[in-house]
Amino acid sequence: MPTQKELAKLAGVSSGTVSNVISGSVPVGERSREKVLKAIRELNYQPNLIARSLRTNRTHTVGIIVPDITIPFFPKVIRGAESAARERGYFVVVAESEGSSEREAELIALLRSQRVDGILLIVAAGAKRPPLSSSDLPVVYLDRLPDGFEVDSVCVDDRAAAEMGIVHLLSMGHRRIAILTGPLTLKNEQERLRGYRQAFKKSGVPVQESLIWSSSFNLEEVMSVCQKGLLKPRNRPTALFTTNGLSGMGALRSIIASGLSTPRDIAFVTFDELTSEDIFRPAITSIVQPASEIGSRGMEILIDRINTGSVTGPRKKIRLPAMLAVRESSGVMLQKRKTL
Amino acid sequence: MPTQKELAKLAGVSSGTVSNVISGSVPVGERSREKVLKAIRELNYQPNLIARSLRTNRTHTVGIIVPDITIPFFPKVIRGAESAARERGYFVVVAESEGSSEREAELIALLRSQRVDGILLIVAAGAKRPPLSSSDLPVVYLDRLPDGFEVDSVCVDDRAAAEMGIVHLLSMGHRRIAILTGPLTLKNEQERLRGYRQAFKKSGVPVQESLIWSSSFNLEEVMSVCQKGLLKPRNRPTALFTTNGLSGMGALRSIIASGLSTPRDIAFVTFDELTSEDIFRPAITSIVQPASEIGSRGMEILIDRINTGSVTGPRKKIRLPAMLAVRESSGVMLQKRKTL
DNA sequence: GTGAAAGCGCTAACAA
DNA sequence: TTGTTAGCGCTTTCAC
Repeated sequence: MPTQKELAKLAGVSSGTVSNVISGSVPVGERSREKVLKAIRELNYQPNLIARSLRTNRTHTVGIIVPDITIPFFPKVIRGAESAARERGYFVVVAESEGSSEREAELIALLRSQRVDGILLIVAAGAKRPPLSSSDLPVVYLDRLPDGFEVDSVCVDDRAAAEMGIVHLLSMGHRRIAILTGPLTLKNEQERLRGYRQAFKKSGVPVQESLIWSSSFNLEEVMSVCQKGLLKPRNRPTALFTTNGLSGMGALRSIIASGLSTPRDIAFVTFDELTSEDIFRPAITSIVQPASEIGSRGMEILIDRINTGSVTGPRKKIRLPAMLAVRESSGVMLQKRKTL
Repeated sequence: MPTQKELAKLAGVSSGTVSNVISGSVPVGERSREKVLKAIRELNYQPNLIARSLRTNRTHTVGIIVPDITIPFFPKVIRGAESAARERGYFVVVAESEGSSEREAELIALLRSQRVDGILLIVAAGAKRPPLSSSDLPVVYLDRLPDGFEVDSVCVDDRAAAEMGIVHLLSMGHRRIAILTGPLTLKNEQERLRGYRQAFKKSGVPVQESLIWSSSFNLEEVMSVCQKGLLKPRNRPTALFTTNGLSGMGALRSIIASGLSTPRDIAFVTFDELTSEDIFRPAITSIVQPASEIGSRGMEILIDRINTGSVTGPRKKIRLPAMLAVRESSGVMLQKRKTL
């Protein structure tokens, strides 16, 4: 692969001039510039970003760590982040923590070794403390926030979003509404549970503590917790709300495995969309997060931090509104669906 | 961030010795090694991969370019590639071409600038010639092959796989089986169509050319082609086979939009799974590709090329078998499904 | 076994 | 406006 030195020789100028032409930061005479551009074309020169990064101590690359790339929510976040990055001349490298904090730590170390300029992080699980602090390397937390620490973050207003889902079920006449959460070590899971309580409180319906179930991000565990709750027909809730896509998936499987169907035997609403397609039945009523926007806003904040080099100062906390997509599983056909 | 020079100073040795300790390629005395390791711990040293790459001219990174990260097939391929890479000490950077050849070319240029050691490529669309040749930078084509060029590649046996799907429909008694393909500039689309013909030929049923439809990878266009074919009840096929996930999605939407349902009004089988979940109805009978294995085998071949530096020599062409997952949309319940 | 030093390709400061 | 040069952090000879 050709280097600037070779370009310089071919063009008959110094390598400094070549660099100036390429960077455009220093004006270069018309004749020299022409010769350099010609040489670039002739040799099919591609700048060596490795060398540039070593020199400038900037890679124009940010890492994004997500727990699981096969869950529909995360690719959408990545998309949003990627396009915001591209607009600003940054590259994105995607890494998957597989829901493991150890792997997450490895990935962070790796990204640091690769000298990324910053990291967008969706934490693997409920770490006690943030796995990374901005005083170290700029980081913006997405979706899942470390509890009780001041960090830059973008997520939905979890409490309001969950409340909206529960209010919907209450308005459909349900009273025995169970909630199945993920690990309550995660702040957003806590918030979503809080939204549940808040909805009940506002409507004056008493909460039944026995209908509050929580589990992990492990599908088997989720299913077992859920099955147990659905077991006895007499105590069975008439509606079920799950606080994340994985729990929703587990719950839906459990419902089907129990021989029940939705919305006939039990109404069902979940946080996040279980599939990105809307042509499958049962169509799931869900709380839809602005996934792409979470990614793009996060990236904007991150690149801002990188460019201004402001590692201190007040943290940005962005709370975006979620949307309730009423479909079939919660029990009504409000109107003929347009999409089909 | 600490450098080897700083480690050297702290440990009281030369920076060459530090490097030898870290790389392990040159034996180092017990005492020096201890001091260096201690310094590494004390300063929380992270090697600068940028500098190392500049020096060694190797990044231990490979790029993978996929058309669309939100289509379930591709994340699975990425997963397989990633884990094979990790086992061999390589990193993966994921890039998305969005189905555009121009974007693909940009991404290739970018990855070259980043000096990746090789590329796994799922081409955006039917390019006339391979966008990248291994004499340039090691590349392995996955899933979609450039027609008529000798390249390293991994994909399923498209013809046999499609044939399997059609044989299934024929065995269900269907004779008017339509096929909807993607762009026939892609070799694997051609092959899948060939499998269709082959199945008919072997079974002695004549092919009706009017039931061979083809379109692009644009969902709207797919739907319009499909709608047209489904329009008149008299000529309507009794079964529809689509050769890729996107066409399958478009077809299913069209079927529903036409007020038809599957398998009642029309049997339906598609290449690729339309959703990774099996709890939605209608459950789609589909040709399932070993996505993860496509990724991992491709990565093995690629890293092999990189390590041996063999840019010439015979190309590896891996053909993996696909699997027919009989579910509901093709018309029978062969047995009670275990998964639910 | 260890240290000194060259140089990977680039940028940026300085000199001319 | 252009050329010269130091040096980013690392690996890798080459002496010692």
